Amino acid sequence: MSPPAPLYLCGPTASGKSSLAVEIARQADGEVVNADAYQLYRGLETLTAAPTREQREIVPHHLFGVLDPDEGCDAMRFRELALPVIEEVLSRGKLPIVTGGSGLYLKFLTHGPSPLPTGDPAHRERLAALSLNELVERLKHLDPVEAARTDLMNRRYVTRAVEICELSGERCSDLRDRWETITADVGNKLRGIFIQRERADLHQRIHRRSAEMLDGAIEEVAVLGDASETLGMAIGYREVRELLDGGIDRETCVERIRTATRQYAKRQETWFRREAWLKPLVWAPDAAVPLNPALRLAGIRF
RNA sequence: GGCUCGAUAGCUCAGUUGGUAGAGCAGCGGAUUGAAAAUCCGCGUGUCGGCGGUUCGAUCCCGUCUCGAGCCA
Repeated sequence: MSPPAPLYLCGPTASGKSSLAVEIARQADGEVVNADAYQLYRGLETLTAAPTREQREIVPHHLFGVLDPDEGCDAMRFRELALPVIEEVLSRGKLPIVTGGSGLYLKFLTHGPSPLPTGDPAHRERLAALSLNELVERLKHLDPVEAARTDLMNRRYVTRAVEICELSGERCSDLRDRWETITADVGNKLRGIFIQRERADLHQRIHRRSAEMLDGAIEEVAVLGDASETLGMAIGYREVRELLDGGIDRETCVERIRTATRQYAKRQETWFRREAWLKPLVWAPDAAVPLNPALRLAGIRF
């Protein structure tokens, strides 16, 4: 018997999340729910290293390939997609195994959204015309408290804070403080594990996987129509596009994908390390799927 | 075989009129609640090819050797 709450399974890209998720699901009467920003998209299974057809036949998989390439997405939309799916799986007495590496998306799911306005493209376009300095000055004027704790070198964050003030008519800092208070002890009720691999091991896996996926990824990108702004930022998509446009050769393409993937994996590790409620699961190089340690960490009897 | 140029961080290179050196990329660390596979911040990791010489002091000048590129034979 498993507690009636989802199990979160996180880890950097190429750490082996998908195969571990399948094994856990098989043992614990569970179903896999995607928490990966780019595996939500249809038609990019290879590029995004989505679970294989074989894996999906073993246990049910949800939220893979549910978005069209030209659809946009954000953390809130993901939350709204995932919540009913998780509820539905639980209602059938199954264990949802929420698997993915998108830290912000997962955080929206586990900690809920703060009451902030959704980004408005037209408004963002107006803000994009301003210099960073002008944005910073505007934020300092609208909300000095938020300005003092925002990374003022990060244009994205400054833009977002200004946007929140202007769209809501309230102070960004007030809205965010409210959420911080509400979610302070949410982590205590969650259970999740994150896969830890030695850096060199992870790099080797990324190296190998990048080469293996290239042909399939090229095919996927070639038949793809217009990509949404969200999808256009996917690692691999940009590089393969450039390859198809003749800007770079194959070797350069793979190398760039490898580099970008390594850097992404490092950012993921930083994110998950900070999430104190996640229990680390060490997966040694060349070791088999660590099913029993994972079940133990998850508190599942076996 | 002769001549010329080059050899400096993991890679590509800059530099020191002689006082043991710094950029980009890679790498490492961090931030991160509606763009997040995004965005941003911090950190130089080095027998300055080897061995001799000149000098108070050589990565820099001189000699020699090794390796690489080119030119002439």
